[in-house]
Amino acid sequence: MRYTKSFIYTLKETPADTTTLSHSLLTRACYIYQHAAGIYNFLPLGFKVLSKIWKIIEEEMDKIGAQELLMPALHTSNLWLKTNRYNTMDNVLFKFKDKKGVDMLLGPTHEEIITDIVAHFVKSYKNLPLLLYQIQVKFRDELRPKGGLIRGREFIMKDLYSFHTSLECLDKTYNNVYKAYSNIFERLNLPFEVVEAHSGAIGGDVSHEFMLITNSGEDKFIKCLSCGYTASTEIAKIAKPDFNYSYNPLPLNELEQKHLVYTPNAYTIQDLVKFLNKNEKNFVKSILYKDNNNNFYLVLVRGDKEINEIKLNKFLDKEVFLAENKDFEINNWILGYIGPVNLNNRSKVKIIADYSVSNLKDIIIGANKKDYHFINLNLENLDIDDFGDLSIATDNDECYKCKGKYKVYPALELGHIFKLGTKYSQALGAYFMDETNKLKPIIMGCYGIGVSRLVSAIVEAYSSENSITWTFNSTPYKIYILTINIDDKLQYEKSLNLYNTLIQNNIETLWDDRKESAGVKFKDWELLGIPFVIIIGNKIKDNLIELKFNPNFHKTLKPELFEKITNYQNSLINYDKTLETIQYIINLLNININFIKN
RNA sequence: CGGGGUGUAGCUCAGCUUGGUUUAGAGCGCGUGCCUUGGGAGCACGAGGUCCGCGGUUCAAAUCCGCGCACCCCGACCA
Repeated sequence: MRYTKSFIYTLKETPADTTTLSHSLLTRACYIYQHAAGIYNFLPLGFKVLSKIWKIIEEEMDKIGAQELLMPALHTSNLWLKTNRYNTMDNVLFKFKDKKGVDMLLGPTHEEIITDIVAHFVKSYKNLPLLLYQIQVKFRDELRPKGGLIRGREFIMKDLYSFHTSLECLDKTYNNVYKAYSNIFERLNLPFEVVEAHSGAIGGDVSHEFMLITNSGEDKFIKCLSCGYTASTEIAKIAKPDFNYSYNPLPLNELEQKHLVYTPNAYTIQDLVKFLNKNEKNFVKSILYKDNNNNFYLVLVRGDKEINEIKLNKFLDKEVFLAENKDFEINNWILGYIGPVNLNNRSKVKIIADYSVSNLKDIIIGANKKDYHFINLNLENLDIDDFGDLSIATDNDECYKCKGKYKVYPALELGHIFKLGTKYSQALGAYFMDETNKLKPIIMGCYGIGVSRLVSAIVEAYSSENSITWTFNSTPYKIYILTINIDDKLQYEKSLNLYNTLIQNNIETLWDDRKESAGVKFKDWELLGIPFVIIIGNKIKDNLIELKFNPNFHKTLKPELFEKITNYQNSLINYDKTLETIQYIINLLNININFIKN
């Protein structure tokens, strides 16, 4: 492509509404253009990158025997009512009525649709296992879209669904998909960690997330620095510490004389830390939950930690919610000062403590009296019914497998795989006949990749303030020809000739044939993120051209691979050997990608 | 859905506090000409506006007031 014919309009300044690196760079370099909050146009450059990722995913899906199809984005509510997700996913569904008044929605994911298809056609164990996938636009009315392509209301997802007669067969496919995903991210040179994850609204028991470590993401995971165990902080288990507990209440007069302190206007832990001049870790937070049957649970957690409600629900084996103000009023509990010592209506509350409380001394805790706290208490002075792993894992928590230390990483979710079981097949009637003529529900798995999000992920992984850095298999063009002075006849002719040669050899090339000053062209080359530039300037008189690498390109390659081509960085090359040199480099870097002609 | 912020040229922004010398501005970008060509050059001329929308106050509103809309950020939520 010639720059003068291309749809590329770069910006010098960071757009006002962008804060994440990828959002800013993709906008400045003319890859995307915002239509509305969380809705983007993929401009020609952006679509090229998207297509490359798309194609790699298709190739890896095909390798594990998955068949591609295309489902509708426009759904009627009937299947969604059968799984009840018409209600449970209500907060993200785009719902509306058609002209006849039928309830419709835009598909946020396709478990319902695919299960319906399979239920219709597949009747026998002989047709299983089966892997079907699509790459398609999804719609989710996110409460808060953010970060450009990172969280959109319309986005492109690859969704794969698998169907099995047995759990063993599901496990096998799950592992195959795991490997395929690893291949996809490796081919894109995207570094990733696979972490155990929570399955959320999709459902199922086992799931893993593929994570890119970056501050621009929305998730966090922990990694054990000793054994390497990784998990989303939503589910990461923490080791049970060694501790002894037996309740030994202090006499009321001793409590009031030695331990009760006046703490006016101190509503948060931060206020108290200041007021009492103590460490956050001396505090115990007491949070009141209740279930649907009005049973109350007071949950204790160390001041610097947060309660993990997913763990709490699992621990109690029921769903609980934060208690309301009226619950406090009715039972004479004091909001902000509730605690496990001298609690009114004690018999109505089960008190459970997170492990983080188990070895505390000098405890500061709500005194069940407005504006008062108890200080200098020991664990044995607290009235606790049970202990459990109830907090969100943080730095230095102990690994539940090996007691090593956890470290927390900020991350962006690239893909997520689930073992679904029979949730959808039962709800939608997807049954098969087995060898013994018994009707059984089909066992399912589902597997997603945020395809449009990957575009942002690659930018986040390697780019710097004024330069995108595409990886070799994601870049829209491999080579940028930069002609210093397009009015110079020799420079022009040599550039044109080289451009034609590269194109004829199926090497994707962008030729900057603009009548701009050299500085403008260098800046745009770096901003666009193309890995290599061939500079044709005055030295062409001596039949020499110059080859340069994108400033961060070395980061996208394993050191040993980069070592092989590093000699060419900033090097002068005989013009007549340009094609040969480029082909040599490309062959080293190329991982079975078919080049597309311009 | 709670909290905060922004809305003026294609982009980044000034002007608003204290209404009227602003027939609405700057830089960048865009067009034309000259000049220049190894890291965002220079000169000249030019095009480009619903000052987010509606309503109000006033002799007079980009500016003050009210309502609404859009977008961004933090939180909550989320495959």
